[in-house]
Amino acid sequence: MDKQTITIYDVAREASVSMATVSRVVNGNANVKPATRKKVLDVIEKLDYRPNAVARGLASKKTTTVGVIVPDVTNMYFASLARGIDDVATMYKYNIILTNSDSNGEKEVNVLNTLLSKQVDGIIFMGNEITDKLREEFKRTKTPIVFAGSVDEQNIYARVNIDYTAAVQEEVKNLIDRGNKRVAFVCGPLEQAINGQFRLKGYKQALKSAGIPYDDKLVFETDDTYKTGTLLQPALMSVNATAAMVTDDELAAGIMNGMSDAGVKVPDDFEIITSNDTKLTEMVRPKMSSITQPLYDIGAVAMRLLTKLMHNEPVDEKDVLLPYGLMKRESTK
Amino acid sequence: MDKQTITIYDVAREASVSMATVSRVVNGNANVKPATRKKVLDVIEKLDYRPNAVARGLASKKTTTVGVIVPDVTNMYFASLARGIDDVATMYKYNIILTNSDSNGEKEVNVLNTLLSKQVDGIIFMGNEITDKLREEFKRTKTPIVFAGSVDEQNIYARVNIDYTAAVQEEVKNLIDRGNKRVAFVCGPLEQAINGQFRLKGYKQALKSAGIPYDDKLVFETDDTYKTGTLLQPALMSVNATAAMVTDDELAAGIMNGMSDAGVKVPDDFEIITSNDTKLTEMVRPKMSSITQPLYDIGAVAMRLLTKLMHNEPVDEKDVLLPYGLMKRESTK
DNA sequence: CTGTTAGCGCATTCAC
DNA sequence: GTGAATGCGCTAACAG
Repeated sequence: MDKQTITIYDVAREASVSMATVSRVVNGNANVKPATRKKVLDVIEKLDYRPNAVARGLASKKTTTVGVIVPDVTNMYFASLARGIDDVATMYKYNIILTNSDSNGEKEVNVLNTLLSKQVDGIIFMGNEITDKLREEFKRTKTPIVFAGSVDEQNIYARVNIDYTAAVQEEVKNLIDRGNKRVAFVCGPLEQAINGQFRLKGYKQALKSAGIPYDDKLVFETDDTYKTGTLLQPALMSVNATAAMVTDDELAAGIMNGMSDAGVKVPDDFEIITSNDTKLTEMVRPKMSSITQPLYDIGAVAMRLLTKLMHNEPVDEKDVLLPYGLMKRESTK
Repeated sequence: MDKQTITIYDVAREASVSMATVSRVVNGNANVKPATRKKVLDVIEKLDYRPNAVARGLASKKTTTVGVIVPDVTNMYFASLARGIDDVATMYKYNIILTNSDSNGEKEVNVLNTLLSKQVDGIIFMGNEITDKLREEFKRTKTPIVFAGSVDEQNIYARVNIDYTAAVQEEVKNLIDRGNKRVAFVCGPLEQAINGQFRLKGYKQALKSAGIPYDDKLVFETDDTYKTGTLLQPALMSVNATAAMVTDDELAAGIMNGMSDAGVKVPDDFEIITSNDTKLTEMVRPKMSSITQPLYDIGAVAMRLLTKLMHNEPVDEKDVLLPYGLMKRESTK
């Protein structure tokens, strides 16, 4: 199947110049006399010539495409990051190969390898956990890698996040200050560093500052899904929790709806604060208070950082922390 | 930046065979003696050789990547389709280059051209409107194209959808049968064929069958956003509508929340039925009744169809209609 | 400012 | 069953 019929050679012949010259005008090289430039441009137009990026990639060792590994685009959180990434990529003339990993370590390794075989110029990785095997693969390549919305507890890779620990600490403190003695912490898998190390740490620090002993019965490790959230109300009640810090919006929405459906009033009887500030927080009733994160920007900044890495520009900070905030809505008092 | 150091030539030398033989084993060609195959495989393992897909693409004229043009991945509807596409693509050893177009005709044309310059083997297009300029561009390429969740009123391109007209007609009929004399039709831009030609047609047909005159005051053309939905309550009330057929879930959620916030009870005082059955429908209160579409499958089937086109296999039907249904929830009586 | 010459890494005839 | 040769379409020195 011939996708492309006319080549740089055709326009060279037609314009009575060498292919080098055609290459120059196509690549915007200044060293071309305006007259011949115009001549070439006219032929390109006339022949409807379109440079073959694959050949170009082989010759130049640059593909102007970056690989993006994401757990699931269907998750609004990641979709927002992906959008930020794509916009900035487009801005810098890159395209993205998007792959869903389902946070599956094996898939991540596979996908990384096919991305590398396709000679992507860089990689943006989103994933809550980095297996040793994956780290090994990362280490084997010189292709620049940036983590977006994903921590690297080993402090090796460039990444952009918010300060999850501080954010959680602050909001749990607020919950406590408002009189909640028993604040639950409902999170995704604790083996994921972002939960088990960063967020949980913030939770514990807030308790400690308030002089409240840590009770692991108040920690609910889940799979981050809406469905699971809807089923949590009885368990939450049974440990006498009066508020919950939740690490995912869909999960939080599930909890809240589960509470409401069981007749528990939010926020009067139970306060909920969530973490990702996706647009879902505005769509449920009551609207959910949330830690705010600049989702789109996390993706955008990560991609911008990657362009610097790809162009060998200096980067002043590998661990970029973007500002977070709190959006008070109706699920907290 | 050398992403790849060792080539097919290195393994050929190291294994004391020709590069042709290495190429054969890499590509699973049967004409290789098991012994030499093993020898080569061992060297590949030892050298950690990874075929360069770009070079392969240039030589074979196949990139095993397809371009996907989507209005916005941040929209759950499209994210679901994209997920289906990626999964099937992966299944058939393809990768996807994902690009957001914002339904902007100019961007679509640009993106299409860069996709083609990158020699993608096929394209999946999602977009509610196809400008003439875009059709022109489509026409100029031999690269297979499939529309996913996007109609082609000119009946030229392969596509997979549900029968939007029939679905809307059916649900509007139900609304009328339940006693609603004035059913509003709230949709996205009417210049988009899917709204202006398919869905609106179903709405009109339902009215006609019921002997109710068409009143264009009941048709609300919007931009499909949640925000817009929240502002629609006064207008809807002013035309004495008692129910609405809505073409987008976020839009519908906005309308519903707008109603609730204004003290209008859904579904008692106002019935709402939406169209995309994204998970949002379950998360809002009351849960929204919706036309159901197999979102993931639309993407999956579209990608499957594209593989057939790319492999020159026969396709029996260019206009694939997947089954739709109705999920009765709480926003209708 | 422009042309010539080499490859980039691999698939693919065509011989052997 | 295996190797040698050629070219995919383009960029990148290197001359001139």
